[in-house]
Amino acid sequence: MSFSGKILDWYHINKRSLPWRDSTEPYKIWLSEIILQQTRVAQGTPYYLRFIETFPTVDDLANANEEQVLKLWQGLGYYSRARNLHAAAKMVVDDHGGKFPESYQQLLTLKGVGDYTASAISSICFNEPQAVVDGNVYRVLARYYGINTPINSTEGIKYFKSLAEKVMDPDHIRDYNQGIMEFGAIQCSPKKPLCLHCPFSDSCVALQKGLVDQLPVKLKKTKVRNRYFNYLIPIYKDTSGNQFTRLNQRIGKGIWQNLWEFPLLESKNALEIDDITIRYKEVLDTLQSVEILEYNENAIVHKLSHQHLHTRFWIIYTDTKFENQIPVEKITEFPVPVLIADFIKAFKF
DNA sequence: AAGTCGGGGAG
DNA sequence: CTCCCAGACTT
Repeated sequence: MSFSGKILDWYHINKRSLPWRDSTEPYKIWLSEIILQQTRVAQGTPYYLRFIETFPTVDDLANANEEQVLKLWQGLGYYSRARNLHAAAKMVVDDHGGKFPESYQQLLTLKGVGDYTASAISSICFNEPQAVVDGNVYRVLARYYGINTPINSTEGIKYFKSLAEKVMDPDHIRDYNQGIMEFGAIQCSPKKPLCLHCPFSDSCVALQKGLVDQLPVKLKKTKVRNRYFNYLIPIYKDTSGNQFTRLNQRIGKGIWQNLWEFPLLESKNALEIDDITIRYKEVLDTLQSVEILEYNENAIVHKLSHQHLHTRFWIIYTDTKFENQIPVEKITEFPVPVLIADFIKAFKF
């Protein structure tokens, strides 16, 4: 049997039941694909369900404000996906009359939709014969055909895309595409793949040559940068006992764009309380400090793909009002990074 | 072509 | 600890 035939047979027996699986609505497929970019099904599924419940149609999503979208996205990471999701929803409503474009080429014009996602939507929703190439497909093809070209090299990207197109089943593209990805996720997994009872065990090059654990080949990752974050949490209590603090929105480039955080004093090296006492005015210039408390003695190391954030939180009590103060009970309404959300949860204002 | 962008779970 | 996840975008 052909490669694609075995994939299809395997898929029909082993496919998981997923919330978006039985749908061909472009909105649902698109939403699921954006959420699942670089994200495991288990992590993304609850977000998908909340998005569908909150925004049942692309029109609802387009009419939301970015703040709502980011809040719902909070904790998923890669927040440009959420901003692009919102922008693309507006494009569908404003430029396409609320109806998703129905071709690979047209789908590519949507923000946040690249080669993989356009292939996935066009094939799953419209049966357009476009081969998907995601992390699963790279792994399955590299192993089965014994290819050691690095999957993240320019040559590898081109090679695997053309190979995927060569071996796909254009007449059953909807199930074939989902099948090869499902196969990679369940059977041909990155570690400890289930080669013992695999439908390809008699023809898999990697298995026959003992190269399963060496494929696919990937160029080395970039190194990590260390940064030192000091979050200053101003707290003012008025005569009625109401507490106020402050959040700033991150702007410009870099991590956590458009998310909110406490006033941040970043430094070249770790700071101590004496440094904070002097330098807090760099980010809270008008604040009259009464008392500064060290929240965590040992820095919390928040790890991102390219950065390690050595973070300390400093509580700054004041007896006067300050600029942009917000009631502490409102802070949960703002979209914040997990690092900040964890602090808020633990601190209990 | 290389860098950037999150967070979490598996091993 | 390392690796990688239904990748896209910028420089």
